[in-house]
Amino acid sequence: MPLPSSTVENYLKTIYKAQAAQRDRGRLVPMGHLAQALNVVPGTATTMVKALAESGLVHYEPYAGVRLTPAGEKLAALVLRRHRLIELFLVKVLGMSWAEVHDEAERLEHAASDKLIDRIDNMLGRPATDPHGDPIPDSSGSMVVRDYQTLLTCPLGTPVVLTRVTDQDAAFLRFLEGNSLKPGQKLRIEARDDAADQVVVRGKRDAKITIGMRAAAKLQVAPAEPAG
Amino acid sequence: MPLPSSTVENYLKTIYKAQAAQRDRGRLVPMGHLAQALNVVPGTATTMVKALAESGLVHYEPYAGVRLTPAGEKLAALVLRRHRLIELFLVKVLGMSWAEVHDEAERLEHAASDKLIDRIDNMLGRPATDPHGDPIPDSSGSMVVRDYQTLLTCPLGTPVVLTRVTDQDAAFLRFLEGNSLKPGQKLRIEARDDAADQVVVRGKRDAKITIGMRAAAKLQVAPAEPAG
DNA sequence: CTTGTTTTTTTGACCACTCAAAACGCTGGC
DNA sequence: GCCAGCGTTTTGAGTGGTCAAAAAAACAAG
Repeated sequence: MPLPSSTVENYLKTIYKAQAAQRDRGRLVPMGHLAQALNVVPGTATTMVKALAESGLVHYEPYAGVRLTPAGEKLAALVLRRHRLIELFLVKVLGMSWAEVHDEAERLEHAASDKLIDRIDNMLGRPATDPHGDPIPDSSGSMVVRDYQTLLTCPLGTPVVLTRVTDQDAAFLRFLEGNSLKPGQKLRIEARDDAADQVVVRGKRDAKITIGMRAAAKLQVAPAEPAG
Repeated sequence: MPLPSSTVENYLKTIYKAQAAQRDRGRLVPMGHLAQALNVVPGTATTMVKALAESGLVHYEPYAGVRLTPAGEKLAALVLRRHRLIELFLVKVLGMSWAEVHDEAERLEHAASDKLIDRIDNMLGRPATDPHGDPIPDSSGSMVVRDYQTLLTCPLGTPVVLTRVTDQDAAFLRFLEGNSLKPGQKLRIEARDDAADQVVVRGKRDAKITIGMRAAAKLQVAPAEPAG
């Protein structure tokens, strides 16, 4: 049981996220999808996945796709844990912008020891979510998954709070930051217009913000708790 | 100009340290020495060094040895900079023991971006030395090298201050820590005995500490400044 | 069904890094 | 001045990860 290379960690992480992204957990992730997400050619993904299956980290069905085994799932969750704790640490302790921490964490997650990660976790007070609102698995690899509404599905008019942003693209995050759209921000949906492909929300100090539906789908919200 | 792999960085760093360790800077480092320090077989070092010479990072003389070019030296210094800033950061900010930060930094130094390193540098107040007293190169790769005495060469009786520990072995560092022998600590050499292979020093609260000469050579000191 | 398109797998090759072991070059002792 | 011994280089091979392109399987439509 040699420790997994960062390549292996990246495959597991990517499969994990792909599985989570499709509503039906437990469904197989197609090879093409995986290859594209990892920026490799499909044949490479096939080869690698067969090796992962060999070591019992994934379940692989030729021509159908791949799914994590419990062992693979745990490993993937721990990679995600490292990634998200590092992101939060970079923002909270080193004052980096949430738009730039993703790439940094992407590299550090493979180099940080469990000991370091635990110290970071402790220093941050065992946080539940990272700067983008993504849940942070605990050291045993389990995490609470919550189902949120998005700006596309939540009711109009009622106050909600932004809880999670499901896209790490730096430019997108900078746009959000420029409009004070960060997790924790209270919002109210003013209008949705399918034809115009836009959602109008009232954000900080009642500022009016208009965003496209594609972007709106990436913003998850929860019903706002009454202040107190 | 692709960025150097961590293997390349490790070769450069090791050559750099080997060159610094031999009094005659500019002398060639023998292949055997390099191979041993890197924990590879000599043939591997030869192959790799030839590739480094190819890219202009080292000067290589067959059967004689290897030396860094200015370009290689700068790169090596920047690796060292990352390593040492990370070490100091782990100690100062995350409260890790100086005995355990070396291995952690050994991995993180290849993953941290310049931006991150600069933030760390800034947060620590542009420090001159790391927790072991090793000088930290600035972002242009230059650093002030100071020649210190060691516990073997410094005068008896006069007060000195421990400035640098030239061995990163965790067990050794734990021993030093247990005896309050950390950079900054005031000391006085009480006796040296070649036959018995021991040096007796008075440390914190005049505690008597006896160490072997091999170990004593790894402790560098400067004349103690008058308090104030 | 059969055909054409898409997706996946296979094959052969390559790069970076490594080792084991054989071949080589240098140097010190006589 | 020669040779033994040591350090160094070469050679051949292996591993992990990758691509390009050919072959195969699955799928959609008529």
